[in-house]
Amino acid sequence: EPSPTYEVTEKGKAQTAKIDGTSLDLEVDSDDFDDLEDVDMDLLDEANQNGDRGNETLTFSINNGDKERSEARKKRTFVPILKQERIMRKLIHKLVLFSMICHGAIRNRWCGDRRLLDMLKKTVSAEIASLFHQDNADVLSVVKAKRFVDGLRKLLTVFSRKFKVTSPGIQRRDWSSTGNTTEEKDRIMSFERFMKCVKTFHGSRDVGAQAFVAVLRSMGVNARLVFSVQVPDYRSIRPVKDGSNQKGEKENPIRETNKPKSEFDPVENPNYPVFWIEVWNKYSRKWITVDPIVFKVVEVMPMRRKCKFDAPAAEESHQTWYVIAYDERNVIKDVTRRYTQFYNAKTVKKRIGFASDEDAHWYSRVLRSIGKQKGSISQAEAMELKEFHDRHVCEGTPNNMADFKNHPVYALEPQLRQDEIIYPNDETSKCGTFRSSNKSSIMPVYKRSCVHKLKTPKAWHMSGRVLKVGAQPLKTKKAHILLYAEFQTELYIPPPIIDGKITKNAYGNVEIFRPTMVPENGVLLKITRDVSMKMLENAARWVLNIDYAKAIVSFEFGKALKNKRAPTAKEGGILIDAQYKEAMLAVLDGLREQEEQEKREAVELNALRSWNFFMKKLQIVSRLDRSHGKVTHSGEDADIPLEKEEIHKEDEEEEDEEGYFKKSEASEEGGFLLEDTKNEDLAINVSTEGMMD
DNA sequence: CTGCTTTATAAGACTTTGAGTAAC
DNA sequence: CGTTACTCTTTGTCTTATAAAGCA
Repeated sequence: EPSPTYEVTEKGKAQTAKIDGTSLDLEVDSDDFDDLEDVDMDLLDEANQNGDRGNETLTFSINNGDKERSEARKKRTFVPILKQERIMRKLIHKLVLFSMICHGAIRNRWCGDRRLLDMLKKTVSAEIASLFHQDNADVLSVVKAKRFVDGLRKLLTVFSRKFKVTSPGIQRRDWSSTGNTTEEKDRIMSFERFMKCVKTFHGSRDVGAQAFVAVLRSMGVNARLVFSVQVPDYRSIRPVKDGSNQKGEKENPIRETNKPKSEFDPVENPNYPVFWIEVWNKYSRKWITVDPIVFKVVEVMPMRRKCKFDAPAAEESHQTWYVIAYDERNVIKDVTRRYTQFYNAKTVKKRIGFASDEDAHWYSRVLRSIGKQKGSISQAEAMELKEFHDRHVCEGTPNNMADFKNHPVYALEPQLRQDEIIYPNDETSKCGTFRSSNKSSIMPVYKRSCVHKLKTPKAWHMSGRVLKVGAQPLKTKKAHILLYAEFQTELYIPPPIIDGKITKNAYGNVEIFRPTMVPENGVLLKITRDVSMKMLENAARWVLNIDYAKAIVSFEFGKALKNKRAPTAKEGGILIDAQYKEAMLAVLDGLREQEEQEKREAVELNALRSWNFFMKKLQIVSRLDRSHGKVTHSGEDADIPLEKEEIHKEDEEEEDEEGYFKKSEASEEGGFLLEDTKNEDLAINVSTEGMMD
């Protein structure tokens, strides 16, 4: 908003602007004309009549009624963030995710440090420790399992009494606070400091959970450090609120780390743990979740009920989207499934990689690269896989319509995209019914696997597929656009190359949109940074004299201008018979070499010409010296500036000719050079070889 | 209070093989 | 005379995701 050039005082619903007539300097730009419509002429007249300084002061009012309303409307309407900001958010999301997973891995390594574990060994009473390793054969494993859990409970009680929490630890930040670089009062944690914290049983909530892991591991219990990574929502396109931003900064949750409170304030402190522990109960073969800090519980996560570690969607300070478990061997496992009731319906939609395979791959690579590679699947891992599968099945259908959208397992017909269809549309594709809470109507629930994406035959061709014989369109759009599903198509097999003869289309080229579209016996030589289409064609046509075809790899769409400009085919290389591949590569190498050689020679030639030019200048100077005597700089002769000017003039000429010295001109206005020396010395211009040495 | 509908906006998907002119 | 490089145009439509207010 440009600042107004006039003084404005608010007065109820109307604004009164006073403008000093003498110093009036009002620039009206086009936007301001909107405001002119709102000028109340009556008020203006009135103001003029009782103007305090006569004609010099002009007072008028702007009726703000309409403007206010439109601004209110503007405030109501939501303007999403722009593309660049979306990209930035996604990048930050990934960056935080990656660094947090690394952070967890580092802490986990600390929790398994030999020195630390040796030190902690003595801290647990033998009575409790004995419950984790029961080797009496006559006791049922059910009983052992119960005793194991009892041991955990007792340990938790002791530990949570002993451990002093001094700060809340890691907390989630959304977009309104990610930009704040308020200095963290938490000192940078070193391993030495961590050791000290664990030894003296004090630190943040996070350190508390980590210390508990270390205590368990010191007794030889298989314990995992679990980290619920807190990331901002990259799917959010809501702009950062302006008004609440300053307010938000004031009540920034970071502030409280400056002054740790003795007791947790439920408003300012998180109600959900970020770090907790999973313990493998070898007697019941289940992972037991232990939180000694926030919930102070020891339990097996429920199957169908809400999980207490999972915050509601409205909770800004905590979201359960990525739960990472680190075991004693530093193997990383994503265990989010265990802690979210509606993983398929809600959680996956917040995770990176939900809408992009590339990002999904990125995430799995992050997990693989940070964690240690596990060898064969252990019994615990097999049990866990089964557990996750059971949880997946148990989740069932969403309980509201919105959650069916893009649900990985289920689909509702009214939510399908325009180019999607359910096939087969019969009892085999239905797997239940859904009643919207608002409507009485009941609609069938379909399996997502029965939802097929449709394309036109041309679009399928672009993906390297052709319609099977006799395929009937599953849908017709706009009367003439026939749409087919992938299962109605098959891979396009181009005609093979026989005897080096390449089958071309009506445009004299071949379409190779996919690698599968390269014909048998064919090789696609692609255009690269230093191999141009011209070089490829030269090599095939003039050097090897073989049959080839330009390959169209995609289309470029400059905006179609009313039948005038259609999409243009993009040439990506040439197609040749595979038998000539080696020969072509060799020729291309040669051509590239030759091109580079030519480039080098051009540079050389240019350099030599510059040298020639420079030499000639020297000759001129020396001739002038010879015929007019040496000019000394100390003498401050009037000749000096003159001579300088002369040289400058020639410099300019050189620039005009783009670095190439114009021989004819130089000799024409030469004047300074004597005929004989000119011919002698200019000879080097031609003999380049001698010069290079 | 919850969840659906309506109404905003930005952006993506979709499309699927030039012509005329100046310079070399 | 044949070949090559460059510049036109500037926004088409339809669909989707997301958010927030309104409403039942």
